[in-house]
Amino acid sequence: MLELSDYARLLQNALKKNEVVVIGCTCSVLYSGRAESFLPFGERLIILKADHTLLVHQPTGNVPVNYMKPGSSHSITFDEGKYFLRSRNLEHKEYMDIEIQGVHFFENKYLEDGQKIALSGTEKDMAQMLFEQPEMLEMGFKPLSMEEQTQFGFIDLFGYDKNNNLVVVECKRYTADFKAVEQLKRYVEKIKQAKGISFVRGILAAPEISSNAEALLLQEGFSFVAVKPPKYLERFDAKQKTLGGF
Amino acid sequence: MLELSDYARLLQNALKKNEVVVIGCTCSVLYSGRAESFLPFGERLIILKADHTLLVHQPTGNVPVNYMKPGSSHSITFDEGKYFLRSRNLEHKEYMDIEIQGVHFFENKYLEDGQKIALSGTEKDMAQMLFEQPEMLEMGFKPLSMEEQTQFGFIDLFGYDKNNNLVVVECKRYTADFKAVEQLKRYVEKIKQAKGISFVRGILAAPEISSNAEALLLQEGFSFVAVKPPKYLERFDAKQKTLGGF
DNA sequence: GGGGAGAGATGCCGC
DNA sequence: GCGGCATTTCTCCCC
Repeated sequence: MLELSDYARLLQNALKKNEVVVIGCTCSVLYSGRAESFLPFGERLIILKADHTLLVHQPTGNVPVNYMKPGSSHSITFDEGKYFLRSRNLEHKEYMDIEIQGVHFFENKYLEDGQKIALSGTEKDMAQMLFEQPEMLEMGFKPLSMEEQTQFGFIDLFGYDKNNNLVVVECKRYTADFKAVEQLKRYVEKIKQAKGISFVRGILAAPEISSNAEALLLQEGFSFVAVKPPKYLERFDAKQKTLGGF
Repeated sequence: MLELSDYARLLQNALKKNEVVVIGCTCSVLYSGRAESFLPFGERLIILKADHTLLVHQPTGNVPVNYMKPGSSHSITFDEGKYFLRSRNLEHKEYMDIEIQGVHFFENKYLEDGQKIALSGTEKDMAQMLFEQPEMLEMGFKPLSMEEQTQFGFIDLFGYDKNNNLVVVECKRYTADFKAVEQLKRYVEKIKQAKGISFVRGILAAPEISSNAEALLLQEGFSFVAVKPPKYLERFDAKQKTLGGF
């Protein structure tokens, strides 16, 4: 069984080599920065990453209970009979003191990973789908631009309807709420003002819409179109059975 | 050196006992659920928690590159010469297939932690501070309610000014943007309508305000008050030097 | 670096 | 369960 002082040395060497370190230990965590927090002693997972990110995870839950951003400086100190893992981020004025009482396990290794995740089914994918298949929105819709930083702001989809009215489309990948309607309204108002037109249509494209949002939508004279974000793998799976078997 | 089949057995036992498992390994990750993603092979950290949360962390970055929510079901399968850690969440219709090529380290332990984090410096703390010290907002302000689900909506702080005008206060712990102004406007409009009053004041309390937000604020006839979220530990430290030394 | 907006957002509270 | 909203939100993109 290693002593705390041995782990302190292991940790310092690992940090120098930009290794990823995982520590299962009993600790308390004091944080001060954008906010402040204290977490009394308990058994947790501490993760130190190659970019000097620090994460503290409790045995349950999705989200780290405490963390320090990339680029922080970590150090081990022994002070009045207690071991501390101290982390600081001067840029963000954030500080953390972790008091470590006992180490249950300790792993360190340099991890090599240059890969980036490929994600589909985002709001952008929705806009792209409607740009390429405008009949999904409504018959006769003629798209002009997509996901563009126009002079009127960042508009998901922009075009003309079959009667040559300007149309602003706001896409949401989840149930649209009244904030989505406010966003749509903001864009429509901007375009009316900038182009000097009195009538611009607004369409909210989302899988669903909340009742409050729908009330506000109708009040503003906008309309809702039910559209789901595209899922390419799901279609692929229907043929290939890659993620099947559940 | 253990074989992949040994780790598969270790993992299955650990999962049964609701232990926390940390695996350093080379893997690829396929996800399908609310969206879809694929992450090619690389060296990563896989964390399995007691509540059946699954996290995949790359060697850099704050955020897990992939994850499964608490309550997922994990299983190890051997298929056509390949090892898979499969996770499914029927409730959320989410699926993940992790193909594991090599294990660099493996730890499992039951972690005991019933503690909850104590956090201060939130928006709620700001509202509480202004409720208790109304002169920080403006002289003569008389608070009525705080962080309450009123019949007009959820309003941070609500009261009368020295001239007995109704005042709605929206607190932001960060630089206030135009969305904060829109939120304030929404509350003021609601109260005007519900009470049948033509004049209700709106105050935005935040450390700073963006120029766009300030323009909209003045246009609406509202006002800004510079207030920082309270930091109790910082004051404590000034005397006690707990988090000092940086 | 600030502003604006999405996120597989998450998490909390209230109805 | 949905709705509304804060978050030590984080992240990306564009100006």
